[in-house]
Amino acid sequence: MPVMRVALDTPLRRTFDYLAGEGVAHPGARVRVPFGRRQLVGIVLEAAATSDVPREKLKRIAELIDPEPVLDAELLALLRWAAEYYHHPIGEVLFAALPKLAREGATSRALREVWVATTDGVAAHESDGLQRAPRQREVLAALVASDGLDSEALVALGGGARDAIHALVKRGWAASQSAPATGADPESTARAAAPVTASPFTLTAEQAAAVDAIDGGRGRFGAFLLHGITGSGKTEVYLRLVERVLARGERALVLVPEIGLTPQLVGRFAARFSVPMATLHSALTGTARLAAWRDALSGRARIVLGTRSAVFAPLSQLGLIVIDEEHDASFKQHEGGFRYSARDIAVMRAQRAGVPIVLGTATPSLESLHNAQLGRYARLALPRRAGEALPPRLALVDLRAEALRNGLSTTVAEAMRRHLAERGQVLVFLNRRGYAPTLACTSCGWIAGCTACDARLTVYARAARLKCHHCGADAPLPARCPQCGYEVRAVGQGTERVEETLATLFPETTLARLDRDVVRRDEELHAVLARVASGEARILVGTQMVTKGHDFPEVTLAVVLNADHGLFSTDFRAAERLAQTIVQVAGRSGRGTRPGEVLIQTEYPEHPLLVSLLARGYEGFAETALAERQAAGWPPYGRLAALRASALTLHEAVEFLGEARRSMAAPRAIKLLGPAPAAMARRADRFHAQLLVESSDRAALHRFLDAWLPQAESLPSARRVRWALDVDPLELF
DNA sequence: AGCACGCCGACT
DNA sequence: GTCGGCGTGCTC
Repeated sequence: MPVMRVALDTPLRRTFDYLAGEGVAHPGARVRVPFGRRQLVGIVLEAAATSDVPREKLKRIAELIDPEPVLDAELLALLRWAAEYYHHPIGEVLFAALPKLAREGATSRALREVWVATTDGVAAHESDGLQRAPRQREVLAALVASDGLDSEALVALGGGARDAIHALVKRGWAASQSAPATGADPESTARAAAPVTASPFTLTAEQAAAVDAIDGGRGRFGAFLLHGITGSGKTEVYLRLVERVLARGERALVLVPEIGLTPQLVGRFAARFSVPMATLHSALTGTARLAAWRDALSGRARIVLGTRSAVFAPLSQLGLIVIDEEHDASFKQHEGGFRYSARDIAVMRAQRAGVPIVLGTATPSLESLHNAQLGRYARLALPRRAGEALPPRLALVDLRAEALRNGLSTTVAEAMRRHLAERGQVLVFLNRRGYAPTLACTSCGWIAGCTACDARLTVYARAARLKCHHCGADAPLPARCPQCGYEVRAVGQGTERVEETLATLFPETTLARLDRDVVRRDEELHAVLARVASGEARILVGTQMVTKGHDFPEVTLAVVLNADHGLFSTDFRAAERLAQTIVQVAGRSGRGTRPGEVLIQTEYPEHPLLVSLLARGYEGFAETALAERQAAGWPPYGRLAALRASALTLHEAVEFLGEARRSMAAPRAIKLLGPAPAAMARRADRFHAQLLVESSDRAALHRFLDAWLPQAESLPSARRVRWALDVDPLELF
C-alpha cells in the first residue's frame, strides 16, 4: 500500500506519512487523519514509495474529504515555494490558502438547501389530507412530485409557499436537507458569452499602449509596473485587460488593499462585467467566505477580486493578475504565524502560471521601482490625468514663520476660505485619530499613559474618554490631574480636534470627518463618502482613509496638516510612506475641471525629502531615497529578515533572541543586528524585541535562515516566548 | 499547536 | 493526603 505525505495545520516543520486508506487521495486534496489523540484535517502533498517511519507506526488515512484536489498542482507548488521563502512550516502555509471552514473540513462543493417530503408527508399526500389548508396541500404535492425544492423553486411557487413549508416542517411532513448545487448554471453560461458592458470611455494613447504591452504577450509571463498618477485611468486599463482575458475564456485575479476602502473599484468591475465574480475580503462571514472560495474553485467565478489572502484563491485557467495600489502595506501580512507579501507571492504565481501581472499605483514602492530599473518589471507610465484635469500645485507652509491656531496655519486657513468661497471642496489630512494625542497636567508635568503599553493615551473630548490605540484600553477623561489635582490640558492635534477648530473657523460650512473612529462599518463609510460626493459637506477631515481612491471631483484644495512624522523616524521606510501619503493626498485635489492646490505644513521646509518631492515629484523623491537605501545597504539593495519575540517580561524576549543569536556562528555575508527592544517595547502588557538579519546576498541569507531557525526553535527559551520570523519586513519597530 | 505525562506547592 | 502549576516530550 502506498504511503501518503500529509501536511497538517501545525507549526511543525515537517510532514507526516500515512497509509492510503480507501480510495485515491490526490495531491492537494484534504483528508482526515488520526494524529496523536486527535483527528485532524490534512492536505495530501504527494504519494511516496517508502517512509522513514517504520511501517507499523504508520496510521491509515481515516477519510477522504475531497474527491478532487482543492489545491491544484500549480497552487501546491506555489505554496511549497512560499513555505521555503518565508521559512514557515508547510502545513500552516497550505492551510492559510483555505478559508477557515474549509480548514475544518467543510465540503468544497457548493451546497444548496432543499426541502423534501418525509415518508409521513408522502403518506399524507396520498391520503389527500390537508383539505383545510390548500396552500400547504399544493406545496406538499410539489414536494412529492420533485426530488427536492430549493428556495428559488419555492419563490416560483408563489406567495405563501415559504410559510406553507414551515407549517409542513412543523407537522413532520417536510424536512430540509443539503444537496449539491446544480453544476452548470445555464444563466451564467449564457451571460459569460457576452460578459461585457460597453466601456463609456475612449482610452488615451498611454492607456491603449499599456493595454497592448501587457496583453501583447498573450498569456506569457511578464510583470508590468503601471505607474499612473491619480486620475490617469489605471482602473480602465485593468478593465480592458480583464475584458480580453474573459474573451479568451480565462479568469482574472484582482488584488486590492482593503475592499471596504475601495468600493469604487469593486463597483466598476461589477458594472462592467456581467460574469459571476467572487469577492474575498476580511468583512465576510465564514459561510460567505466559503461560498466565494467555492465559486472560485468550481470555476463559476470568472473574476476573483479580493484582499491579501485572495492571492491563494483557487483559479483554473488563470489569465491575468492585477494588483491595485501595489505599494500598499496591507499586502504584507505582518502578524501571526505565516507572514507573507501577497504582492511578491502574486508575482511568483504569475511567473509560474505563465501569465502577465500588473502592479498598478500612483506611488510605486521603492522595491518595485528598483525591479523596474533592473528590467525585471516593465514600466508603463500614465503621466497625464484623463479628461481636462491638470496636475495640482504643491507648496510647503513653513510652520516656524506662521501663527498657529490649533495646528492650523494662517496661510492654510486663508487658502481654505478662498477655495470655499469659490465653491471648491477642501480635504484636510492628518494621520492622527482622536481629539489630541496627549493629556498633560499644566502644573506637575504628569502625562496620561497607558498602564499596559509604553504609549500615551489619546484624548477623546466628545466622548470624554482616554483611549489607548495599541491595546484598546478605555478610561474616563479625568477633569483634574490625578497626581496633583491641578488642571489638565489636551496637547496636540487629532482629527476630532481639527474638526472642532474648523467648525468654529468656518461656521457656515458643513464638515465631514473620516477615520476609524467615525466609520466602523462599510455602510457608515459609504454614508460619509456620499455626503462629500453630493457636495453637502464642503470640508472633509480625515486620516489615511481619505487617501484611498475616492474620487471627489470638487476638491480643489488638499492640506497635509503635519508632514513631520515621517521625516526623522528610526524606521528607514518612514520617508517612503510619507512621500506616498503626500502624493496620494495631493491626488485628491483638482480631479474635476478646476486646478488643484496642495499645502503641506512642516517645520522643516528645507528637508531634502520634501525639497526633492516638490521640485521633481514622486520620481525625484524616489531617486533620492533609492540612493540613500543603496548607501546604507537597506532594501531593496540589502535583504532583511526580522526574528521577533514577545514575552511577559522584556528579559525573556531579549534572552531568547540573544540565545538564538549565539546558537550559530553567522557566515561573513550575514549581519546580525540586535537583539534590541522594540521602539514601543511594551504593548498590551507584553514586551517585544527583535533581532535583525541582514545580507546583500539573498541566497546566503536564506541558507543561513534554513540552518539557523530549527536551531533557534529547539532552544528551551523558545518555549517561553512567542516568536516569529518576518522575511522582508515592512516595519521595523 | 494540542495533549498527556510528571513532579513539586497550598488547600478542602 | 489531593488539585493543579507549567516544564518536557510527542504527534506518522
